[in-house]
Amino acid sequence: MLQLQDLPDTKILNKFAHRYPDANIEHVLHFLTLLRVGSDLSDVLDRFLTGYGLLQGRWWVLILLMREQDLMSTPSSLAEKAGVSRATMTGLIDGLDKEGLIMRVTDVNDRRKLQIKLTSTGQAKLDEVMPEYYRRVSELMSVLSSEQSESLISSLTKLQNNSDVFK
Amino acid sequence: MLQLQDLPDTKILNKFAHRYPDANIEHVLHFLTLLRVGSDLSDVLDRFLTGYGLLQGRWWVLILLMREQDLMSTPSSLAEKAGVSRATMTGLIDGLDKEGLIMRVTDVNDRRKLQIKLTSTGQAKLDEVMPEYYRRVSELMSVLSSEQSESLISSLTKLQNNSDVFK
DNA sequence: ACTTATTAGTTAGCTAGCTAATTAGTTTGC
DNA sequence: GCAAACTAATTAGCTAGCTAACTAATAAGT
Repeated sequence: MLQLQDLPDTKILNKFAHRYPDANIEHVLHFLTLLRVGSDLSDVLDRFLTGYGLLQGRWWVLILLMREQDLMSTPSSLAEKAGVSRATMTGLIDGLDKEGLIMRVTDVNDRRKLQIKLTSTGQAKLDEVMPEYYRRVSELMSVLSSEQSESLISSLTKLQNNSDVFK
Repeated sequence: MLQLQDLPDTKILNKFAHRYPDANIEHVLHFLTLLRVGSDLSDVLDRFLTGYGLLQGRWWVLILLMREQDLMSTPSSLAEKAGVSRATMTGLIDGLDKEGLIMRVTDVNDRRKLQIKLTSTGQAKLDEVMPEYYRRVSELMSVLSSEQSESLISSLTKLQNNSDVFK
């Protein structure tokens, strides 16, 4: 996602407000701030994961596999849980496969299916990343009091539930 | 950005908490919620823009150009303001050029430089999109009271300022 | 003035997302 | 029991981001 570095100043907002009189400047600034903080945090997470040779997409796949009792799942199921298309999941699995973090196992009962299994290398990678990830998330979030956090989540949820105004 | 559809449930969190005892479950859930709402809203905006043949990257470029007095700027300056690499900006400009929404004009004083100019077609495209965009942003944000908005922005700013814990 | 450093833009090759089309295997319905 | 419908995964080709390397032009230093 693109992050607009240069949020508009008053002069610019006035130019736009003149041409587009229905604009609610406050609302727009708040909206842009939310998009930007989300994208900044996502970038920061990506940079953190890059230090371990991972990126968000591949990392989520490893986590989803670790959630499973037998450390296995199918590409379709992973795609659905991760919220990406099956085509994208094929690509993520390709990358993880090349690095030996997962393996493809063909399903004996239904030969259309694959089982994707977390390898011990993959588990070791998670064991390396996760403690540090949790430590940093805690440190990040601890600038908010629990009241502030609750209020933040409540506002975010309201916005998310209202997001179909854009459809 | 990938959006994890399947936020972890208690059973899963316990499995992870057992293996990684330092995890602060609350903090992680809040962090993931923030990432996900940001990415959802970004997607919703993309889908809206797709209806006009645009996407966020290209749309921001048009807006940045419209901000300029003479509707012109250089690729480097646009890249910096948009927060993308110059290579990415080259790609965005290629796309906009093909559709006639901007034009490349070589600088007579410094022949390394280009000026990118919003065409009248580009301005017309913005005039088509912006009023509806502003209307929908207002509608989206109006679910929050002004106190809630202020609190949201304040919390987001705190998190953003604290995001270097990840570096 | 001429070498060196800097700046501007592009290109190449990578990741990661998408849709649409394809291939292969399984189910269903008559 | 075979054709049609469906499901699973992949492939192809697109957008949009990145870094690194390259070309060309200008600026700076001696």
